[in-house]
Amino acid sequence: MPQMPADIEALKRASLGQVLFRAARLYNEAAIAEIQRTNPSARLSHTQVLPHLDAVGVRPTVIARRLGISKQAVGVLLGEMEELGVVERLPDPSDRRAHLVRFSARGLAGVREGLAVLLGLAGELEGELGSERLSRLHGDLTVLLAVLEKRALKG
Amino acid sequence: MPQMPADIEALKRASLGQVLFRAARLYNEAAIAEIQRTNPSARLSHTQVLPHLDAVGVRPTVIARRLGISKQAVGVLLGEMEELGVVERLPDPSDRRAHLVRFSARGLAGVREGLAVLLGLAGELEGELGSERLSRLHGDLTVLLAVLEKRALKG
DNA sequence: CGGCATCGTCAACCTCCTTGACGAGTTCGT
DNA sequence: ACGAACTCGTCAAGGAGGTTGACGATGCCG
Repeated sequence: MPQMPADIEALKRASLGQVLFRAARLYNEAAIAEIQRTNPSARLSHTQVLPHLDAVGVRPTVIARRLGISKQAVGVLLGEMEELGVVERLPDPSDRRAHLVRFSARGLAGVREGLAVLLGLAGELEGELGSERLSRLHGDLTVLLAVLEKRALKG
Repeated sequence: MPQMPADIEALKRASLGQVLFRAARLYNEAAIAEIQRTNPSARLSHTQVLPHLDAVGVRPTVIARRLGISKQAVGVLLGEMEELGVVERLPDPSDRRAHLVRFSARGLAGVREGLAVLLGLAGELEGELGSERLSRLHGDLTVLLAVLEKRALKG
């Protein structure tokens, strides 16, 4: 690469965002490929709501807040998952505006399969990266996430 | 969270993908907010092609391959950047099917501003995370990326 | 020269998320 | 107790960033 100004080279060092973005995309593509092998109609974005569900019932708005996305987006996801028979929506007895979302019996069983798949992928990566680096990466990312979240609230 | 099966709890540990995805989204939102402060019509995805440009000329197909996205997607990005006056497209003298893409004079100047902005964000994060952790994170992500790329080719 | 690969583009589509507006229901202030 | 203000979930529209498939125009190679 001749005759490039030196400061353009610095772009390549400013590329945390790029690495982050690309890694996220590839990871998710790998995950969805695995998941759809056992559950062809599932979509990747569904998996992100699973950790926030339980058998008692949660409000969609709470899920949205915890995920950091809009409640409309959550509504769409829950609608699809309901259609797939993974979750049920019940009226919230304590607030007639609200719903409670919880696993259906069938959903709970399906989640176990999906979980095994995701753990398989994680295990595969652990084999390649080493468990130490993988958990360090997880930890560092979590810290980065916290900083970015704090920043988003102020800025 | 009462009456939750223990294996659902494991979902929360299988969440590298989630942390990754969310961190990428927040980082990029932060970046685009900064960038649009000095250049309102730029889009975040443009920045990912910048490191692959030079003043001599590169072929769109090469950029696509290096970015890991389709050449159609690159074509759209380059079209927008051309309209913004950042890059120029010239016929490739050595192959009449192909084009060469390079910085315009104005583009090179604009890139310097954008670069400063991105470096500012990186510096801000460095202040919060510490340079050691940040560069470690960068390195670990790069390794993860390499593994995922290798995996995608076989898979 | 004929067959095949490659370059870049058009068109259609997908995923995932956004903002804005809204009716229905709850809570707070006075 | 009653209106103002907020909150719950939904509808509609749209934006960003990709994808696949098909295509004409070249280039390369036997």
